[in-house]
Amino acid sequence: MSRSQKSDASIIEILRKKGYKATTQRIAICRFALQSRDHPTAQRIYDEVKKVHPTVSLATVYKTLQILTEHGLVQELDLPGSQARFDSYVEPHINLVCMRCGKIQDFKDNAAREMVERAAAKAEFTRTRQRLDIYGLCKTCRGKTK
Amino acid sequence: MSRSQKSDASIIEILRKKGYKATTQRIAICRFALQSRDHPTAQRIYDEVKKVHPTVSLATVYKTLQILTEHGLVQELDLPGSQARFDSYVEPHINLVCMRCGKIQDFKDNAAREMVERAAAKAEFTRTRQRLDIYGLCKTCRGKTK
DNA sequence: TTTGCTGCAAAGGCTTTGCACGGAT
DNA sequence: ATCCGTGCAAAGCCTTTGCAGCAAA
Repeated sequence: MSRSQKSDASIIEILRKKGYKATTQRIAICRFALQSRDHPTAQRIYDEVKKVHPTVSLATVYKTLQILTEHGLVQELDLPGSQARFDSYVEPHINLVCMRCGKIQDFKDNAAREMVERAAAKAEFTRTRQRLDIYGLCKTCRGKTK
Repeated sequence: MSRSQKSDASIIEILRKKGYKATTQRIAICRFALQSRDHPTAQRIYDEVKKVHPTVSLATVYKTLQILTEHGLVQELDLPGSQARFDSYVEPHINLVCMRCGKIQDFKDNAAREMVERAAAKAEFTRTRQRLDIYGLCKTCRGKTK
């Protein structure tokens, strides 16, 4: 199971194990961030979480995302000139980033993992994580006129 | 020749061909940005260019880098929580990013290009550029104690 | 001469931080 | 009861923008 589909119980367990308190805000933020498949921004996570937890603040969202990122549960994607986006799919994979519609599509590829591991080994580099992005036009957008 | 080692004359030609005026500031900025091998930040390019052209401004550096990026002559690397870094090596390759010393090492790999092209083809994605980063510890840093 | 560029300073946007109150353990 | 986390607002940082003077074509 590479894409997390975690229950509240397992989210609570993860937080406690890392030494964090399992507050209702954190649980809500983690639930959305870990289950989302469309690489949301912090702002969008904030908007979603606010629907069920109206008093949550954007600062708390950022702080929680930082915890998740530090522990490798989500991956932060910084694209030039726009907000960071968060990906709960942390296995080696390729992000297909559409420059027109902004959609990010995950592309699972065994060759990617092999290539990454071989490159790290050859360069005597200790890998902790990676990020493989291809920028261009997605299938839908490339059919449309410019 | 993948790593640009361009003369002033060829830089001037590139700028003019794209419809830009070849000002002395732009030439100086391009010269440094295109020849640099260590993925400098805009600030560092500014510092270097200022040595030979003391009145240059950071804004001009950013504007010129934007031109170079838009035309695919350099690649912008945004790392979370730090300034963007610019890479004049734009062929498909892997960036080995050391989390301790900050060094970014280019790793040339034919498999990388193939993987990227195959993934784009499979997903019916029109590729314009890509970015392949591995994060971890470089050869030098991984020997040191934490 | 015309057009576009520079440099300055100010604005902008995203993210982080400080602090006092409140909730989790 | 203790300690950490929250929420608010303010600060921070990198980058972009507006504009008047100036250089390139």
